[in-house]
Amino acid sequence: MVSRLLERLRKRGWPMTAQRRVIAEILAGEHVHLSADEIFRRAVARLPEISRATVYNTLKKLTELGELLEVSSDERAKRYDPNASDPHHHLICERCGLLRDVHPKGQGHLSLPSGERHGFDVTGVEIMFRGLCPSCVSGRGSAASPRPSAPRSSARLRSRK
Amino acid sequence: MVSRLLERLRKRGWPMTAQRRVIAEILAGEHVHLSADEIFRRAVARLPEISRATVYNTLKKLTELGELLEVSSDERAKRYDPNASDPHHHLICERCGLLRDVHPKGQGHLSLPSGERHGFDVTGVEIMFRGLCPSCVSGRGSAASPRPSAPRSSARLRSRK
DNA sequence: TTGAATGCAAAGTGTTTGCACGTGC
DNA sequence: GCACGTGCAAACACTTTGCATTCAA
Repeated sequence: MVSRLLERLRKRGWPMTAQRRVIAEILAGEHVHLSADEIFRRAVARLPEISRATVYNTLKKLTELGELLEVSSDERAKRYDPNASDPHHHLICERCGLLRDVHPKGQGHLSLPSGERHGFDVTGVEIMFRGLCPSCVSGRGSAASPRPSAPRSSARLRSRK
Repeated sequence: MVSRLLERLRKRGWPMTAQRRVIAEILAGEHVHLSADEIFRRAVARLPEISRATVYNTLKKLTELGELLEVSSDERAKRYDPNASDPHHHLICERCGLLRDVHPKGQGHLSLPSGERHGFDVTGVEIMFRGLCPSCVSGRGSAASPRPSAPRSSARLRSRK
């Protein structure tokens, strides 16, 4: 399975370099939500001369081009979602930080009643479901978690009183 | 209008100090979404000896106590929402960063279909509506914006293709 | 050839920590 | 009195920037 991202970029005529190709390949696939630093570390493994600045520059440009989505996880670092062409939402594990894409059917048109818009021009909506992933529910701790230790304790908001 | 937060803390028997009182007073009210640093700056104006560490410590403890909600805005810094006892969602201006609470009626029970839960135990949901605030829509720029300059360009996700 | 991309290192933000001192209960 | 809160400064984690060099088109 080769990166669709890479193909799209090529089609757009985006100037390609070895560094950009490596980054695009790392970002291939679904449920990929890496931080800039994780992307940097993987990129170095394939292309030792690559620098952090290039990774950050590239991620910023890809985000501006609309090829990547920035997801603010519970950690300090943003994560990057290559699945930008397909509208979806996220499900995060509050213990180990595992992030998954979700496509809730039926509420694709979730919108804010005009009486609640406070005069805003509303153009989008992001939904983050919170909970515990299967590994963390079963107490087995972070079995396959992206980060070894991550005892989160962030804001929680229930949908009913 | 005096801080409900302060009263709640007193009732809980939370050890009160001059620093904590100042912070609680700064966090009084609705649609208050300040960053730690903004809270620090306001606190210094009232109590010059207060330190950043105390502000961060206090905010962390209030969050753990469930009195504050951390909201990850588009800026790097988290914002703190004192309206934790009342479930609600947020509306953010992508240009100036203005953040408002919203209480969408009718979707209070928004939940993830079990087929989409990927084995997670889902305990909460956060919704962030994105758009432009009245000032930014009308081109008048950041008329009463919390931050003088803030040309955001973050992830956008439309609810329909 | 040439404007854009890169590497490097330094500077910025935002947040946390270690430790000595001070204070509410 | 003593556990806990505080101030200070240094450490940290993440990201951005300035500038000389290199490279894709």
